[in-house]
Amino acid sequence: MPIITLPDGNKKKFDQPVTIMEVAESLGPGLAKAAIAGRVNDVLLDTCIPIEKDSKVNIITAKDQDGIETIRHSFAHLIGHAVKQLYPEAKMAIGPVIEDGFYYDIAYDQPFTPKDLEAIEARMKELVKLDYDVNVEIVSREEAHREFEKRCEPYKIEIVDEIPENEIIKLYRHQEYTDMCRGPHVPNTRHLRTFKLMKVSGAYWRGDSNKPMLQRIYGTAWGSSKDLKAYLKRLEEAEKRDHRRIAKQMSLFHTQEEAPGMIFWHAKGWAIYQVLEQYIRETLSLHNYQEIRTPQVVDRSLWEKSGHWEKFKDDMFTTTSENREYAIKPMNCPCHIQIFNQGLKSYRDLPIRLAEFGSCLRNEPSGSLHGLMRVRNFVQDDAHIFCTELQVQEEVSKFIDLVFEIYRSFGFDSVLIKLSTRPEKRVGSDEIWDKSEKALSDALDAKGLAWDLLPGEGAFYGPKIEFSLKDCLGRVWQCGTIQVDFSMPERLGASYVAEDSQRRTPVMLHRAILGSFERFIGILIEHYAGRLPVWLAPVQVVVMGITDRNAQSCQDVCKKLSALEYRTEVDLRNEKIGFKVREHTLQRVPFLIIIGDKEQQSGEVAVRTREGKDFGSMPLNSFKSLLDDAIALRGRSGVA
RNA sequence: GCCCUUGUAGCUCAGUGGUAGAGCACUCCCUUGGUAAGGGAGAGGUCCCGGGUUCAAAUCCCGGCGAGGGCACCA
Repeated sequence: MPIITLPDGNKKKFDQPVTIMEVAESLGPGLAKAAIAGRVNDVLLDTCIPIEKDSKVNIITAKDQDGIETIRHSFAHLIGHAVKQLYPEAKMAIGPVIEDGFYYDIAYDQPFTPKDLEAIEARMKELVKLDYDVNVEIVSREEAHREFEKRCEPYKIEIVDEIPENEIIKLYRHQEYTDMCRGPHVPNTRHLRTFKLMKVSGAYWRGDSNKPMLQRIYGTAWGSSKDLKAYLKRLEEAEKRDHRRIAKQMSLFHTQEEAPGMIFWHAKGWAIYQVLEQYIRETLSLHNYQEIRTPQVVDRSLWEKSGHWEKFKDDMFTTTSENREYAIKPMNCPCHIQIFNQGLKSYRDLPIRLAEFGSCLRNEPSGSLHGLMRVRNFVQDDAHIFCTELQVQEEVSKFIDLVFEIYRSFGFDSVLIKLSTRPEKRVGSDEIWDKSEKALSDALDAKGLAWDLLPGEGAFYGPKIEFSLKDCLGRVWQCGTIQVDFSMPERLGASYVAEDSQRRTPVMLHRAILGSFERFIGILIEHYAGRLPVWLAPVQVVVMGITDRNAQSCQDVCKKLSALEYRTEVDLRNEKIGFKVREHTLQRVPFLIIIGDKEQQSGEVAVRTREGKDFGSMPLNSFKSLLDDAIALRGRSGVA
């Protein structure tokens, strides 16, 4: 005689076990029609599952996030239903829900073409229209095994064999098609309406590159066609912001096949890079970092000592000379230790903070290269802090402040923090891990910051904090990091003389804020859709005349502004002013100056922004303060 | 690295087993026009590279390289 407690607190008493659907029916036919699943004491269940004990029950519909996820999950099964009808030989692997949609991994000896995808989608639409019931069956492991044996589904059998003893095995019957799943699933396909198959790609079975590659069909599904449209629109917007596309429009950089994964920076892209580097350089200097520079090409023996050769040999570029083998540096830290090792260091010298904008090369797998986001040649805003164990927390604390200061300058106010702790395979005593992890978490807590714990995700040499920023589309980019390292200084013989005149090994903190300049610029371009804040804009001002009579005045103004180091261009082409305004607006130049006979007469300039705001005429000095104010804001004005 | 897709003018993209197309950009001419495209003419391509099939390949096939989307990887 279960008593059902509803979300509004009302209780309903039943004489016998009831299903979620029956509960919904008792509340009204509308709800019963809309019911997709139920949340029973915080567990999501199918609507046909009977409830025997007193429970809290929440009816899930397409309006709930859980409902939408259930719908997506059921759509994955529907791929199975359609694919097995069209390609009976296909073997189904797994079909989970992902952000915004679902996929199904399938083994089939012919590649699915875009045409196949259309056919599958069409068949799914037909199946959905049948409004058939999806029936759930709880079975034993043996029954499940037999079922998939009969259906020749080797991947399903593999999964059945690995389901833990205590777990219930459920089969979902979609007419003649049967799938296995934890569920829940929709009770009837009439709940499945708004979807679209997106693409096919390859994916390794169980995510293991040693296992066969399956074909993955991706789809998206929503509670309403309005949501689907909004989603497709969002994809379109993201595509418009693609930094590779914007970089082409604005001539920021290019890549070409002779140098895969490396960037040819054009003048305008390099201007952005320079502003970034100068800003970081000045900021680090203010925070007592010393900038250094170390070699690009370093003998193999150093990489062997540091342990990188063994682990990353194939991922490094190497070169030889006179029978010696060198690696082009994939990271700066071993070289920084060499600088630390010069001369005897006292505990009084610590902490020592060494920063370098060193060009590094890593032979990243070809398939991973992606515009500026993943390159083979990059520069980090890299630094290593050498300190004592006791100084770790304070250094981490200072670093966190620096991270927030710098992110704010770029217009990123939302920062996510993750702390990764000791992995199974690691170096260092438990005692030192305890201390380091505590130093990191205490530093975060002392600032009252919210953070997530990732147990076991730390590097083998120490725990780390990672800082991710959220861009205006809500995408998350991991950029900053600080990692405690109590392995490498020892391997490379770093030491200092402690108070008791004993030699000690310093702790090394690896840290970066932007990550790589290349990638960070990519993120900025997408975040701002190319409309970079004035301090970063490659061209800050374009001066244009109305007629040839104004050419000299334009050049004079351009010269004056350039002399003051505003990035200024002049446009004296024989074109109408509307044409020039359009072009430079499309080029996302923040300020347009127009000089006609009127301005020439009065000695003023007419100012207009890329947003279309017209400031009218003003003396050049007023414009300069306008410009200075905009530049001083950095990214703090937010996204325009 | 693996799977699929893909590579045509500076850019965006049509196209087809039989002499290579558009729009924009570019050059020249006309136009000197006040805040998101003035008009006309012209020039421009080893159709990614290398093989093969064919009377004939930019088109079909094979291989390579690059790019795109995923997967795997990411010190």
